[in-house]
Amino acid sequence: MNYDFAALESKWQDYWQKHKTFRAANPHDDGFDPSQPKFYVLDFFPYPSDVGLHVGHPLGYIATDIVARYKRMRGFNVLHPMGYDAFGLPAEQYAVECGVHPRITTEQNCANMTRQLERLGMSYDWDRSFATTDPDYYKWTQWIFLKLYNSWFDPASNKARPVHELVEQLESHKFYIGPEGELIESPARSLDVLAGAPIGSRHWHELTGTDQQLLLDQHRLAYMAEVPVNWCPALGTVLANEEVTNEGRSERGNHPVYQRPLRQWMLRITAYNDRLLKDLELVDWPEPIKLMQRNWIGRSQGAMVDFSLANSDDVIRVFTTRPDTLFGATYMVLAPEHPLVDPITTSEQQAEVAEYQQRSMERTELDRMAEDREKTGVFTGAYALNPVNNEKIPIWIADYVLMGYGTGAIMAVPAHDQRDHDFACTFGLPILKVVDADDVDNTDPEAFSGIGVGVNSANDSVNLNGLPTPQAKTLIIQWLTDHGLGKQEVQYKLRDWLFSRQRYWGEPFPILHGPEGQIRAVNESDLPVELPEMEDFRPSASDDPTAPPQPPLGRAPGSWKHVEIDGILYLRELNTMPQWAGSCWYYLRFTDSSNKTRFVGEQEEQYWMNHDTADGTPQPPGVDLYVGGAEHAVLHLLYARFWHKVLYDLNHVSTPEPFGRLFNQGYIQAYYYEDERGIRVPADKVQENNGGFLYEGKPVVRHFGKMGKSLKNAVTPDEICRQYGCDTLRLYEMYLGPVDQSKVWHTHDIVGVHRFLQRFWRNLVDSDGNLAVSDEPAATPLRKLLHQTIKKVSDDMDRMSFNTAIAAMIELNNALVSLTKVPREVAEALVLLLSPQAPHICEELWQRLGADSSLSHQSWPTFDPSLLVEDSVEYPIQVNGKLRGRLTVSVDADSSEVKHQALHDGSVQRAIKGKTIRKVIIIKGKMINVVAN
RNA sequence: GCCGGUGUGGCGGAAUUGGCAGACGCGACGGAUUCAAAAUCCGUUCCUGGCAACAGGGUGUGGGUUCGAGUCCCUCCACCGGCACCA
Repeated sequence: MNYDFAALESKWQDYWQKHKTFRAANPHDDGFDPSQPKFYVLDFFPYPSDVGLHVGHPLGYIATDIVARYKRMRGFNVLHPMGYDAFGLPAEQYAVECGVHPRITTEQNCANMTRQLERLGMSYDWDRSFATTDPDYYKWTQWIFLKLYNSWFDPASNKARPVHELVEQLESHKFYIGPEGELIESPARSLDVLAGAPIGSRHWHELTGTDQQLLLDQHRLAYMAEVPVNWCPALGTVLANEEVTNEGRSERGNHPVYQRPLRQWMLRITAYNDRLLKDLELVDWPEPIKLMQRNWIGRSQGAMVDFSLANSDDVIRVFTTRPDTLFGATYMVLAPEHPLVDPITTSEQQAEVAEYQQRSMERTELDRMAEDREKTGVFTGAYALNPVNNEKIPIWIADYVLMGYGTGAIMAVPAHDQRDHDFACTFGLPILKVVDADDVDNTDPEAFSGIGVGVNSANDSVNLNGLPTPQAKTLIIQWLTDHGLGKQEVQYKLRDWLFSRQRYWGEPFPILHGPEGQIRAVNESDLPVELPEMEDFRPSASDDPTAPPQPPLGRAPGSWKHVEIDGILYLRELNTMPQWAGSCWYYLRFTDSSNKTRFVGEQEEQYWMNHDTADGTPQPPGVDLYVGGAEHAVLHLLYARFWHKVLYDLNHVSTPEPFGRLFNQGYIQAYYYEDERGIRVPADKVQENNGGFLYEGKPVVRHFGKMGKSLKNAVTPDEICRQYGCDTLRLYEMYLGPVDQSKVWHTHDIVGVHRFLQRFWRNLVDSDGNLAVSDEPAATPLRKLLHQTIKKVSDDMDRMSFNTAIAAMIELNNALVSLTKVPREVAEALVLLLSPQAPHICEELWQRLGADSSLSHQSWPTFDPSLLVEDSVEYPIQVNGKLRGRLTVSVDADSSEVKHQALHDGSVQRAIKGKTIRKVIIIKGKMINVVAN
């Protein structure tokens, strides 16, 4: 009887569904076993696209499914859920083009993806599934937004607290309010040496009602601000940097794009800078990902320095990490958007400056940061005074200085910063060396940015000459502080999170705007704010660059847009939230996805997110294994950590971090082909011909890239499942290579693992369909091989090295081919070992071996260590590092005996002939190396 | 440009801690079975020279550390991911 994968795969998928084999019981549920440890294994939240899955998508899902099945057999309560991140642009764009409501498209796509995942035999607890677009879910996304809106970050306790607590503190005069709305804890602290004493500080009760509201808004974690965006009036929308071409036009339609400020919702993620940085120590993540997050947060220590202007009372504040080079600052540069540019520009320079500002508005930020670009800039006509020597230095504007980082102004030290150096060379500005390095050629025409010893750096009261850079920094900062010219400061690269989108298909903000600009949060009891039914989702296009943006929700019915409360007519917020919002907390909802009264039940959240550290070993908090691509290394993972910390501060979750262990899967890539016109042709129709490639008889060129629709090289899991079965597909994807590496898909190679399953089946089932298994014990060599394999596979499963586990099982299976009947002890163990990876065939064989229930909760096989011990060992013998011979000796032979025998080996003798033996290195159990010359 | 990663036979990969480079699979080649084919089974397969024993070379490039380097350090090259409104 043949291995009929189609029949038995659907049989077991039905069985699992009917018996709810993979249901995960919550603490208060029937069938919950408190004696077992928990394991929460989760995939990155997928977006269900309209073309469905290709074989690249399930790579990570198969890996987590194998882990889930393995952990169940290891006696864990396993939570392994799946759901959909279903808001987003494609469905909305499809609606604009084809008039189908995004909800309909989205539901179809979700259903299709569920079907595809079920066909792959995934052991999800489907009862917990949901989509971010479900009002039951986004109700709580909105609720979390309200928590952000109604919180402030208390620097004293370094955590978020409800805004009403700030009001209480202000009412009890705990804080003074500085001139810029800053909170000042005690009067003594207000003697800020930097800006001069801020005498303008006031108490809460001295503010008007409106000013009180403004003050609170200024400290909320969700706030509104004007931020520059890529505005494309012709498309009526804001564009991502990637949607803007180098020429500053829209990728779609080639329309002009303008940088313009837009008032939008922001989230104050920067309040969490140092906690996001520090708590990376709590989690078990790949070191490169942690490094990328650290670099993204970008903590740098340096100094704020104030430069006064030659002809006005204003000061330009700069941040520098190299205050020790202050004597070498020969000019200053402001970002073109800097607020001081207009007031200081002299009348002669006005036209040129305005023209430059206009031009830089048309550049993308990425383009501006590119270091190899030709430096451009314009002199403002104004001068500043270098605080260390009162020299008049010119002030320029240039687009390589960004408003969004630091203070939007720099002191330029062309001798020691490459970009400043390039700029100074381009415009003939003076270059003054102030740091000397012993090991660097002094004639080097480039900037020296390393550390060294100060030179040319002294005035009447401070002298950095001869001082190594670190000491020079400390000394100059002290001097600046003493003279009220600057102070030590820590700066971060991380910016606040722009949270508004001018889109329809996203979560509406639970926010109302009053006629006087007042902001009012929707009551929690009125959530969710559901998306209104609409027919036209198009943004309003315009030829006028200054026309105000009109988000799609501007077309919503008046009954939705307007809300009257207490006689005041409010307008709903018309922007929606970004797709990130829904994926920021879904892992929490999975622990209790049907909860109607809370975003998640306390007990459920604590059970699945916290580790029982009863055995004393500290475990990272949160999800036990989180698997997805490295492309989310920074943004998603940082945003989710931020939300989680806010919820933690407000006592809604019990762990400081959401994801304990992170694992990055690689991508599946595939060949794609282009004809002579550069048009991509369907990869599955291309034929190989003498090292060349033909499509419809014409030669095509082979390229290589990430699998997908656009390259016409996608292979769907459906067609592979039909042809070989999903056990084969699962096995092949894992056998391709390490899960965390990218690899190339070759449909052709699938036969290898398919043959393995065929052979496995034939080893246990004869051609008449009878079990070919004997109850005789296995011969010793086979039993040894079995126990070696159990050890190898167990170790490999623990470190997610599935490809090598499969290789080991293939070897064991190959050893069974010559037997007429396979010993039961071998058959049963191999079925269990393979079952996480190829569950259907193993369930079927397990049943045929006599079981009356699923093997999903069977115990994982164990090995007998005594069977792994060998009594002899084969040593390779090297002479000067080259392999020359082999020696087999008993395991407990002593070194002098091994050495004696090794030196008398024939080929070793030949290799050392005429040489003197200098040393013989014997690594017990490993190898022998004879050093001779 | 900046940040992060990867590079091993014809191909995917293995080598877990610095210790026999190429496990396992694909492909290719030879054989068995078959009227024939598919399927299956057995064998060979890093490169060069040699009938062979064997010798020499070999983990992107160039250098270094070491008795010993795919593995550690430095240099360069190529490719992949991210750069905040794709998510």
